[in-house]
Amino acid sequence: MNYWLVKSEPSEFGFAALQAAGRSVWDGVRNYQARNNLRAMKTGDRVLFYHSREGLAIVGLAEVVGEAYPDPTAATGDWSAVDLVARQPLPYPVPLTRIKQHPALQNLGLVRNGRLSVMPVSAEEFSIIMELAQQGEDTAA
DNA sequence: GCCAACGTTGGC
DNA sequence: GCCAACGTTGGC
Repeated sequence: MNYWLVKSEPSEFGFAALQAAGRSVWDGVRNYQARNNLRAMKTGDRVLFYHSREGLAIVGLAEVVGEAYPDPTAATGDWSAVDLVARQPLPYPVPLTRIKQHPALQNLGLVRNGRLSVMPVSAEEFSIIMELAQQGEDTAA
């Protein structure tokens, strides 16, 4: 199983919207690196759901359902979409500020390339984030 | 709302 | 094929 992180603006389509919508098409990605990450997703992969612009935190866990397929919203170009389903909100959101503080999370795309919208997460990074999500905010040294 | 960082585009 | 200009994203 692999782990990923996707970004979304809560005002556009937040984690609550994903929960409400059930199985949802993750489309509209127009960046090659992000697209290639979508294409590498497999059914059952875990997906951390990050709120950009507002919230600035990882707020939920989702799951990939089905392989990548051509993006229905792309009139031209070679773009891909996948389907996601919400699993559960994190017990506590993990804020970007905390991720930036954690020494073992400095290689996350979220830290290194703020503009990538779909990125891989290592198993170690994933478990650290899930641990942080048990603790709430401001317990970091 | 601003602006830095990044990716993409297009002129040469 | 290079690189400057432009548009977009997203943290602040």
